[in-house]
Amino acid sequence: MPGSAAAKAPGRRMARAARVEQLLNVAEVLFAEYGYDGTSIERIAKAAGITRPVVYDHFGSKEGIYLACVSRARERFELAVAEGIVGVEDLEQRLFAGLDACFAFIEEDPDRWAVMFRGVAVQGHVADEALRMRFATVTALADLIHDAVPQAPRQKVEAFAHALSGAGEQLERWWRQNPELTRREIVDYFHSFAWRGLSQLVSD
Amino acid sequence: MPGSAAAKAPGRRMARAARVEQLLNVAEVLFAEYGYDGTSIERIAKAAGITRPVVYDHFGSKEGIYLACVSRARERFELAVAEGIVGVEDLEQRLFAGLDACFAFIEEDPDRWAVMFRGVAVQGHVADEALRMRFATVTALADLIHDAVPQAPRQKVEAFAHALSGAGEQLERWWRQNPELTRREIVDYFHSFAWRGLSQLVSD
Amino acid sequence: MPGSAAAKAPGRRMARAARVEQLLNVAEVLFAEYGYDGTSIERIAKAAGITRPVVYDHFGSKEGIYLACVSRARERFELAVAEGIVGVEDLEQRLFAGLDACFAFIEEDPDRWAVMFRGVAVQGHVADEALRMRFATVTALADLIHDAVPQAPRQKVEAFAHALSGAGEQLERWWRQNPELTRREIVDYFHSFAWRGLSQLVSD
Amino acid sequence: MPGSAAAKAPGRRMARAARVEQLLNVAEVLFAEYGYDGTSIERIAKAAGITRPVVYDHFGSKEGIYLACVSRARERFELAVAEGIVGVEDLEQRLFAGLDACFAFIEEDPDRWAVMFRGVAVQGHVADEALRMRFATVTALADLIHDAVPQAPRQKVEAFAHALSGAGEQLERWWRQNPELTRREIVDYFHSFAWRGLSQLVSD
DNA sequence: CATGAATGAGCGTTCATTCAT
DNA sequence: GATGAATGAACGCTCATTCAT
Repeated sequence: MPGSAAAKAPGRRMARAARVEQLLNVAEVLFAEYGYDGTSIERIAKAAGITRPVVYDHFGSKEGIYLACVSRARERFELAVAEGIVGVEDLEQRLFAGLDACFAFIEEDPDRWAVMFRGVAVQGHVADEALRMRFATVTALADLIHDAVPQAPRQKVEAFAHALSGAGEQLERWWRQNPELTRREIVDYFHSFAWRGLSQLVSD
Repeated sequence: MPGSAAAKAPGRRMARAARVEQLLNVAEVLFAEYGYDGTSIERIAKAAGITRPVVYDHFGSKEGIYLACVSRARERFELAVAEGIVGVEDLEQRLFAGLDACFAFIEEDPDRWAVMFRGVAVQGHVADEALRMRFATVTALADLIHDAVPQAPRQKVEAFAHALSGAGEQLERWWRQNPELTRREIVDYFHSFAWRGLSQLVSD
Repeated sequence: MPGSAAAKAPGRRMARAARVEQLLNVAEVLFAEYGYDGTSIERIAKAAGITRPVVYDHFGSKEGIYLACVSRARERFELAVAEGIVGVEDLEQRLFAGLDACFAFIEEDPDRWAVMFRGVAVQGHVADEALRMRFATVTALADLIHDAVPQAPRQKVEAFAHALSGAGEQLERWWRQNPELTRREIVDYFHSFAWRGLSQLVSD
Repeated sequence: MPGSAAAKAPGRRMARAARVEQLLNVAEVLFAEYGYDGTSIERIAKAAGITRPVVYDHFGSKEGIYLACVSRARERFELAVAEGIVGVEDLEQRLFAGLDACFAFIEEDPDRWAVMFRGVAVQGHVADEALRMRFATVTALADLIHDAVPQAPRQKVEAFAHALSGAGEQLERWWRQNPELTRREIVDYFHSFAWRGLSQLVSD
């Protein structure tokens, strides 16, 4: 009787939506760990307990499943941050809550975070699309800032949003290299670094 | 009539040192454009107007030439920034000078900048080494900050250095996407964002 | 009109077991003729009318298909000799029957014989494994002798078994160089040479 | 001051004959250890402390130096055996002396012995030539036997010579796998196995 | 007598992708 | 909805060999 193993459990004949979700989960881990080029369709299929053509049937191509991973990861990330800051009115508190939500996301789902950035190393079409998605996230962040300080020049707000995003990406790498640090410490440092700069937008 | 293209020109029988330099120049461009996995030795060789074994004779392996590229790029970058801030005593001015030197480097040598970051996202040994180099640069930056504000806690200084580095990386991407911006504008935004945060280290 | 050659015939979409058998047949001939290093996977694939990845799909590596060839050849050889001596009780007759079975095997399947020895002379892991298999065959031969003369010292029996094996290997080469000799003649010479030495084990 | 290192001592500018001898010594070791295909000209050159073209200048090709190694090894081997049996008149003693000389040679110069057999695994021209040399040695052995028992049929004598040669080759392998055995033991086993068979030639 | 630079060819291996079943 | 079989294209790397110096 097939379909009794642990990780590859579901085995044969899953509902389409469930299969998609399972494949994304599996692929996310692999892409995060080995990067785009370092992950083969075969490996994804094997980890999911199925064969390669199934992946093609659901995502069309390697680019397809990769970008689907990134896209889903970004959606969930944006959602998590949005939820983290809801109801917090004070600006400084709001920044802190946002950063904390961000690093809570990293803590809970490091692969999901990694997959949002690991693909920038690739060439051509995939990289372009991944970058586009990243810029969309940054734009959403800029919108949030803009709502708080509507009088600040839009371009400056965008620049600040990008600076924030990049700082976060690199601080996560630093954290991974120094896992003894607590999330609170990282977020404190980050907030400490960023708040003063952002706060000046109020007086613009 | 052969030997009409730019990089290909030198053709046959170059002195060893010159060949090394030429190959690094050629590889730098390709690695920057297509990433580690997206660049084949064959392509590097063709772009240099020679055959594959020559590359292996000079760098031993693909890893070899890649890491040599990254290493050289980092050396030159660190040198450029060091030269940019020499003699500037005032802290705020010093930050501005450093950021300006950084984006002047980007402006002059975009590929050399890109090659410093494109490989961090690959898998395994190469990525580890590339990341190590990046962290070394950041540590050098932390040392600079530490010299200016010796009383600030070292870990906080390191966190800020990483935040700065990441912000710079992402602002460069933003600039590439918005080339109509002048270097001055970018540096102003960056300085504006970062100075307030950094300046607080003085009072720690 | 494709599919006219013998081995190439089956062409596309064979059942897995059949493909394995076909590839072993094809590879056996090539390894026998050109040795391990002199036989490329490409050549095996071409001779089988398929492409390289198929070979890898079935045997994993060049080592894999090579050792599979040697292993299969040894199995069939040991079986042939065992069948040749079954029921023959008299010792001298038994030796003759064994040698005859051996050279009948050579006569029918020269490549299968050759592949058992061609690789022993290569380097490293493959050679070690091939040598191990050869020693296993010789040990089986020593067991046969031991059964006949249980009182003879085991080490001497092993030495004699190795001597027999080596003599056979070289006599086959001599035969190949002098094909006008009949199998009967070769076996007579061999038996004549070996029987006296072996017979002394009885009086040990 | 160059040319002071140990193994690669001679360094630059050696007399032609000395260079040839040095290269053969170096190549012999490598061919014995790694086989024909496993030994590159580069490796030979490096081990000799010179560059590849020097090898070509002295031997013309890889085949050239390889066959020169085998040829020299066979010459020295035949000489050693001839010296070992000189003056020994009794047939059985003569066989023993010959076998002992053979295994003394193996003991003193295992690489020189190995290089005489390792090349049989290669393809085409080189293998043919190496086999031709081996057959020449065996023919010389047959001549020795023929001198002792002139009335025995020539073909039978040749068959016995080949059987002896093969047995020796395999017993050496067995010895290498069981180095705790003394040369005396091996030679005793070998003599014990072979003498009875050979002795019958007297009565032919 | 010897080196330094370079080439052309080939090999083992992997991978994204397709199609008949 | 899923598998089994197969392909075409590339890639990293090594090697025997040559020639100008």
